[in-house]
Amino acid sequence: MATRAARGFGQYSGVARAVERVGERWALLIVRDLLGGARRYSDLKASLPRIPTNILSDRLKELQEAGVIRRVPTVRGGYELTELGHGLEPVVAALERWGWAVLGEPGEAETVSSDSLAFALRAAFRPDVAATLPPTEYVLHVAEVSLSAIVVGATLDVAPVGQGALPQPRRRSALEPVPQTVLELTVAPAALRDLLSGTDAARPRLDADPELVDRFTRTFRIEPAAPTPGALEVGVA
Amino acid sequence: MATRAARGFGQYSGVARAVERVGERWALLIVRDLLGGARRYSDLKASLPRIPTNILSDRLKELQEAGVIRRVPTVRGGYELTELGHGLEPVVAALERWGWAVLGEPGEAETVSSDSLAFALRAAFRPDVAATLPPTEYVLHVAEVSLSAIVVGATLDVAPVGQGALPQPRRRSALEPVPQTVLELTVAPAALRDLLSGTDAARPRLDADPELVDRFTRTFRIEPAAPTPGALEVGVA
DNA sequence: CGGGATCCCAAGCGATACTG
DNA sequence: CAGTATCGCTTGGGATCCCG
Repeated sequence: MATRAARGFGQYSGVARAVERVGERWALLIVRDLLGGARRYSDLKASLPRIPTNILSDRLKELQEAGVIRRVPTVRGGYELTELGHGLEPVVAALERWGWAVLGEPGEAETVSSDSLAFALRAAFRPDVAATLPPTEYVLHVAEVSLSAIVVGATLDVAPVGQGALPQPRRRSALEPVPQTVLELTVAPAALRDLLSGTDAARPRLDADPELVDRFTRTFRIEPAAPTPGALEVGVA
Repeated sequence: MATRAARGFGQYSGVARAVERVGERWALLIVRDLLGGARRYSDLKASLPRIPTNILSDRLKELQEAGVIRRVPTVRGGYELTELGHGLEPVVAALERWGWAVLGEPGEAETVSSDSLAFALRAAFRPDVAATLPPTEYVLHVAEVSLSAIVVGATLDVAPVGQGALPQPRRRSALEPVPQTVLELTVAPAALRDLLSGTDAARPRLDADPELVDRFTRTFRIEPAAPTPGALEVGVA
């Protein structure tokens, strides 16, 4: 369509092109969910309860045209990321980390999805710290979703507690001895935010082994809008 | 406005919240330009030639409400990032890097702005490699913009060749001896893309010292959609 | 003259109904 | 289950106008 050109930003720039491709409303949330593995149309619709079905349909088409996702040939209504789509992981992870700093309290009618929670854990995971700790399974219950995060060495393996939807490559932890140490936590969404940001506020109220809770907060952390030490800080002038 | 709630995604999630705050059309391009330092309304309008003036005005208001930018008190029409806004740098940098992989050829009517080029260089800068090379100034002419990038050790200092608009903290290189080695390059936008992505295609046609060109391509590089080795790769299942 | 505000139209979004 | 069709509403685009 000619609209594409008209909707562009008129700039030959990386950011502009990226936003043209994946900046439409809902698009990056779809990508985030697909970063957890292949999903069916109905899975996405369930994970994103407020997305209108025509918009989901439009976005899936556009993301296919952009080469970000493809259909899973063997599954009706199945979609998965292409390699290019997987390249968006740093983008989505950066958004996730910044977003936690401005999360605030949950609005009424705001829900927590299994995919969003799983992605948050993966974005918060600190492999270097985890490598120094014993193997542990964390079972989280947040609002109406539950998932299990198994940490062995520097690796993290997250899966919903119910069970997965599409046949995925079997979780790695099924191939190995599962750690005996299990921390089961039931927390409100905002309390999880405090836990992950290192705020001590939520911790004392948790009815769980304090040492394991400490292990959790050291393994998973999202700094509140870190000023990002790195190449880009240099020479801003 | 009550629209804000209605326009939300209904999810208590970092990505969702981030996109609600800075996902509106043009918003991240404004942030990108402000990552180069404070800018006036007219600077932004000139950097983003296709933005309607009302949209620029709306976005600036929204970004202020979101705590991402603030006005510069001493300068009429001046805006700058807050600390929270600076926290978006990893987001914009990740978009920039992914965007280069899908840049393609410049569309007709697509332009290159000084701010976008400067940001691309900063996103492509590899401080660890630069630290091993002698101090060098690179003067780039791409389409109708020109800028100077001074690399000394692991630090990069980019400035437009004309001159800056708002009084900025003086560029660091003004305080130090400027490197005598200067590489001046005049390249088409798409050729710069090839240079930065490490493709050898553009190099032989450059009329410049091959060793300095090599130094440039080692100092500045954007891998074409790297599969990002890191925490998030682990345990996708 | 730079920094915005107003207007109108077109395009995109959201809700619901409907079909293979 | 996996979408398509339709319709009203909201937002963005472009030009113009206003104000200090």
